[in-house]
Amino acid sequence: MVTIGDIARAAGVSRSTASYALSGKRSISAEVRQRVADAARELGYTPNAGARALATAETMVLGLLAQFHEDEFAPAMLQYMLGVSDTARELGYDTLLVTETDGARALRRITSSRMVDGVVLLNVAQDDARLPLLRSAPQPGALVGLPGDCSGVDVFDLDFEAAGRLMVDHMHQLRHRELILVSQPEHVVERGGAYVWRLQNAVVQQARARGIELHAVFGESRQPEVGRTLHALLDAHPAATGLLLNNEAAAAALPSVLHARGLQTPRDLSVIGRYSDEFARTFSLPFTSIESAPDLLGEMAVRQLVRRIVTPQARDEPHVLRLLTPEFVDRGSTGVPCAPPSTS
Amino acid sequence: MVTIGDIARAAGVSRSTASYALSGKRSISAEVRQRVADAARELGYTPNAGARALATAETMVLGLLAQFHEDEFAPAMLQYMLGVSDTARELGYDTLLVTETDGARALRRITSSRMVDGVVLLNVAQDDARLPLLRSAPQPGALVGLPGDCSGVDVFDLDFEAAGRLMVDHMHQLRHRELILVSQPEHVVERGGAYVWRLQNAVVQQARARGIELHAVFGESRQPEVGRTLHALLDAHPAATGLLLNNEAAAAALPSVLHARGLQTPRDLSVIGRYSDEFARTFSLPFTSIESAPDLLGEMAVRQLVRRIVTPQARDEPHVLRLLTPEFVDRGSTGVPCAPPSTS
DNA sequence: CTGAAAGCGCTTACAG
DNA sequence: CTGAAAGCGCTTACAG
Repeated sequence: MVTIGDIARAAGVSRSTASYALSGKRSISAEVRQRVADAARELGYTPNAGARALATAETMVLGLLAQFHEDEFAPAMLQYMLGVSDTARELGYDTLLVTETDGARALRRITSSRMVDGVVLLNVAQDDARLPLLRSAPQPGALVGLPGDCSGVDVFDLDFEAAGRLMVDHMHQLRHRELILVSQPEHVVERGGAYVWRLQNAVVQQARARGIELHAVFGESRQPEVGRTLHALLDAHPAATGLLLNNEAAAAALPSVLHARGLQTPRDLSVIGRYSDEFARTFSLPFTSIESAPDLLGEMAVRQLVRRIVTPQARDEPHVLRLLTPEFVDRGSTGVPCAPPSTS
Repeated sequence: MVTIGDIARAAGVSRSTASYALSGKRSISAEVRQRVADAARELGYTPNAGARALATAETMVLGLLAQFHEDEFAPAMLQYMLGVSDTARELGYDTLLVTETDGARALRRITSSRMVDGVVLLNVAQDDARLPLLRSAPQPGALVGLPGDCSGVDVFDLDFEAAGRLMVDHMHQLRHRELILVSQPEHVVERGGAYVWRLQNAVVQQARARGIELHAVFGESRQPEVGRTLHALLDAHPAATGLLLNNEAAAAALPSVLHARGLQTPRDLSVIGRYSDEFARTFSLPFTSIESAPDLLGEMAVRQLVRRIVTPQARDEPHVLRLLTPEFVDRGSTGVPCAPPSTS
């Protein structure tokens, strides 16, 4: 391989001069700089990443810890990953993707061996086993997902409580009196997926405050089970006029469920989901929704992480907890409910 | 950070002895080995990855080049990525995920800087701009996807031609006389997605050989467009008794299309898809299909890649071209077609 | 404006 | 069975 020594020899200068000429970290005569640049180009020089990492203690790599659980809807995960990866690259970083089941073990491996300059954790649980390790790691960390204890890390997530309230208030303004909420599977909650009950609790409270009757259930993450659950719910609560979905699989299943029952939104049923616009387009979901903004959350996490990495004073700044204000995407699936048949 | 020097000092041996004791690369007295192991454990020692990479010229990292095009169905991609990442980890490697648009540029960056020991290319095109670079890179490369020129790389893909023949022959044995084939979007073909026309050509030829009337079209990769296309096809060819799908988005859309038309498989229509079982479960697709085996293909690519990396003689072995024999997954959506209405 | 040298933290021939 | 030393390819104070 061609090293900086080869460049230096070809340009007739010392290795340090070659290095400085390439990095621009000290003033070099225009002529020498040109000779070095020419040599580097002709010989096709690229610095050895390992050597540079050893000398600078910077790898220019970020760790991305993703977790794939059986009871989650995998397609939704990809968008977070791309948000992280694309932003990292934009800022000059590469991304080390870690998908192993034992996230804590993986985190220790990549941080203690100094493979990465910082770490983004996806799919963070209420009491996440990776967090204590991350706090004691020498690299900074950013989370997408709100844990119970945010100390020592920067945290980014959708404000699921505001999202829940927004769903209920929107339905309330339209004069809905009875709603159904389908959350993620209960297993997700048990594993510590706090966003499930954060939204659910907010919906429950806000419904109570608004005098709305609410039927809240956990739905499956797979077809056809979640479709059956939707059918069962609509059977069980014929007077419900609105459906709230905090469950991607349920949202993906809903169009065929509605079709099977001959229902149209918003005429027969008002629907609000919670998923990304990208997700909506891929599955052609015609429902008004609250944007989950996976790409934006990934981007925010990376930008903050890189800030901590590159600016020394940022290392000691207080940690950030940023809950994204939910954005309403109106796709026309909500409206004033028809008067119930018994009244007409 | 704690270095091997710290371990050596704590154990009262030289750095080389500490290194050998840890690696086991030469015989060390049981007592010294124990002292070194204890010191490493107590001090929480992990070798610095950059330093090790510099000394050994091995990073224990594989590059994974994924490409996400607008006109492809992203959820299908994730499974290839996980197949690669999980197998890499099993073999002791981490995975550098590269998602940038300019794959050739990215490939040059990670190979010439020696960030990776080998590279897996996903979503390989007929005339892939990344291939010339990969061939001249110092690291070996493995592809998932068949390019026009396989020289210098190991190639793994589903045998799409055999898959096409299998689809037709299966329908032929059931006495179908008129079939519809929905492929991926034409843009994918134009971009060099060879698997699209490899399957399509095979279907066309085999249909001709079997005396079957065939209607072959390119379908969209998004809802609801692809659903409309399916409706239009079924309208246009009422005598067609079988539907072949080489298009994930079409497969995901089909259940609601069938439902809307009051059709049941296999009574009214026989269907064969081409997608993974994981995909089928996520979207609850009840169709007989040819398994696309993304996890297996990712795994095979990584195993071969690692073989080339670790065994010196393997570097010079002839390159592998492995086309996976398509596996038929019977979900009961094919049968003998009913006699056409006009005959009854 | 430039060069000689030290150092990053490992591994591994070379010597004993 | 063990140690002293060289070397991997960079960067960056230190000197001039």
